[in-house]
Amino acid sequence: MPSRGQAGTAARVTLRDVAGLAGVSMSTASLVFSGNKPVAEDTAGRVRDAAERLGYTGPHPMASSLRHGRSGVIAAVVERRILHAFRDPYVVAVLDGLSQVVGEMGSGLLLLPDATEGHGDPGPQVSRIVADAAVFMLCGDENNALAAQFAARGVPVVGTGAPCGPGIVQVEVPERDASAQVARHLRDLGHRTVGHIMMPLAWGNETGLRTLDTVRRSHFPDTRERALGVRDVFRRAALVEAAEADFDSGYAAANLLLDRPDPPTAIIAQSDLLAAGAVQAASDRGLRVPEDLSVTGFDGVSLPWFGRELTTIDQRPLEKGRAVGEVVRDLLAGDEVGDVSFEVSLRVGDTTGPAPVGRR
Amino acid sequence: MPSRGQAGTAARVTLRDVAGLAGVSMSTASLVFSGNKPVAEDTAGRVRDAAERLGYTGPHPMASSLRHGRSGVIAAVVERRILHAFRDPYVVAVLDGLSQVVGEMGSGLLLLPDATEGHGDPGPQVSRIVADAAVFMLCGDENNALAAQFAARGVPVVGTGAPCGPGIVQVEVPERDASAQVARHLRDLGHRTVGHIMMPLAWGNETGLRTLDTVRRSHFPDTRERALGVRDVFRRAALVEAAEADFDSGYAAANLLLDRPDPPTAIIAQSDLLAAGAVQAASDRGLRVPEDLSVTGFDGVSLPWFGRELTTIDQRPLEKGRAVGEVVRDLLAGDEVGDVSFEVSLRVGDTTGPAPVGRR
DNA sequence: GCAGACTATCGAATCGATTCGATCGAATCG
DNA sequence: CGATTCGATCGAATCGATTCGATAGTCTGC
Repeated sequence: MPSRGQAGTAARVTLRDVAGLAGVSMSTASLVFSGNKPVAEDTAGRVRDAAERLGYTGPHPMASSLRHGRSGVIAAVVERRILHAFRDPYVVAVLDGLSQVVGEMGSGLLLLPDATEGHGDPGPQVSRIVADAAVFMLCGDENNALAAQFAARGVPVVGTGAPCGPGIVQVEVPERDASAQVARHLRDLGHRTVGHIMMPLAWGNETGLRTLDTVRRSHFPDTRERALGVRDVFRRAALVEAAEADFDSGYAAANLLLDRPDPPTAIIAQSDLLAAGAVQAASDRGLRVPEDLSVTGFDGVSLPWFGRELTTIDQRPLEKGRAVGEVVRDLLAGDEVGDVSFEVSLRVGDTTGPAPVGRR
Repeated sequence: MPSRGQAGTAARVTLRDVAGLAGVSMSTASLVFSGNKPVAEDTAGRVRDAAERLGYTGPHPMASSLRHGRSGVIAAVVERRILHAFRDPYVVAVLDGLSQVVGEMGSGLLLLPDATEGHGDPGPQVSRIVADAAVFMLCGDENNALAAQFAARGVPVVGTGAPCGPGIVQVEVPERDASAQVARHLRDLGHRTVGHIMMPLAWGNETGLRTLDTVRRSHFPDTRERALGVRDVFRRAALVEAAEADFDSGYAAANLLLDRPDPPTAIIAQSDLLAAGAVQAASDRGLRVPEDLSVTGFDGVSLPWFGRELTTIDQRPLEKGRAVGEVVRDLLAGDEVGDVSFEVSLRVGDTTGPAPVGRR
């Protein structure tokens, strides 16, 4: 290990210095570090010695990146404050899977909270962001200015349903089908009056009751499709939009539904966290789950503090993240990549049961 | 917005092309985009027109970075899999605060899961990672190969207690004092037999009982200092190391403590998540909190699903993250920056109460 | 002993943008 | 009117490394 006495901005040691001290050309020195072509062992030794003596720690990443045209940075755009987005274990699991593949590629994941939440001018600094590819992994708006900027720069963009646009490769889940599948499960259990807790239809909305028309006009494709999936089965489900896909919003939304004159016997929530909040709301009202109220989620994440086994759609978020990563990898390898469809499945837990007698 | 018909690897449009079409030199064209010196309005217009016509989206970030010596990337090293680390709301909150400041700097946050968990060879690809600074925000090992690499490269490194080393600037919390403060709170409530759930003493350990000697030998300064803080007040607290700082480990650790022949009347957990797990364990055994068992945490995070107000040390994680970010900002501005000490305080909630009568 | 096949190494061009100092024309001043 | 200043623009060097094609030098085989 090279001794480093002083910190600060000592003049940077470059390949030129190393080559000079070793008495070889820069090209040769470069080959020693990249290993792209064989170098005679004693020459290589001299170069390495020189490097060590000078405290050269290897090629300067930026210079290297410029030459290679690859920075080793994959941008992951988070269309919310990290504090909110990462509260959801689904997001964290997807990110984990993605980071695995990105790590295997020898790249890093650049977290890019999109302060504008997808609208407005992302600001000039965005175009200064170094990235080989950009990934959108939240269920956000179908239009996103940041995505458009990346695409215009020729940076490959991958999404999971949103944003969409020409040149954006998707890893897609059959949202509508999956959602309908949950609904059918409840219908088969005899439920006829259901409430539906949707994810945000737009950023910044309050938690509250909605009409189907509002849903149809939403620019959040995932939310919209899942809502339509429920509607395919239950024509008249009461709709509540959650302000955030989190526990508190699920709690509040469930209370709105249960306060209705004709309270539901089942609540379909479009995220596990929302569902957990709904279960809590029921429990606080003295309703037993699933005897008095069935609750379903969507995602299939593990919530260790939630003592139940949620009936949910298992999205295998970790694998989904990996799938996204693999698309990125293939795109950067120059392969022709089309949209990928990602399989999900219903997992029945202990939060759903037959509709209460007399209410079916 | 420039029309982009075809995707793919069309030859990149560079400043040279734009300058050529506009009939100016590259230097002038560059000035138009950087705004570093005034350019005559009609010249600037011609350049912007040319850029639009060619679909030039602004200076190439990598080239720009090379020239400026700044990449706009701040590396945040996570010494665990993201899936585990981000399960802890404390980590997420710190990250959120950090990302705010980093965002204000116009930079991005590069997530770097350290697969080696701080030991072993981080691999050659690490030295290819572009970053202006590196941040360690978890309570990890005091020695970290990755941190050493960054430091050797002259990249400023900032930590929160760990890793430490020459040239690593710290944002430090008085861990030992804070921990002792919690312990004194319990002693003042009459508790004499306490159990102590510690965070990991090393990566990969099982949850289990430990001796003080083992603790003293740990290379995780935060865990160690907090443990010593408890010991300053309770000489004979039973010690359990949690495998992870998460709910399940807290649950398991609490059970180990409560299974002892002389079960504690209070449990000190070194993270809120661990504490929440401990409360659950108590509750599953029919113990009331705080009447039968007091439980304390550390961090001061919000756990919406946890219906209690935990007695804890409020670390203001968001502000802590911001503080770390500000150190990074100042370092990159060239300021002389020393270690920062970060204030925390005891927050008494409803999970602690007087020791049960007859057991004090 | 020499053509031919290889190796190891080198020089120069390149990746794309930024910036310092120089130049040139026009405007200002006495 | 000549000297001076100012503003706009340009040329060339630079950031640091990589790579292609060329050049010595080495070894084989006949």
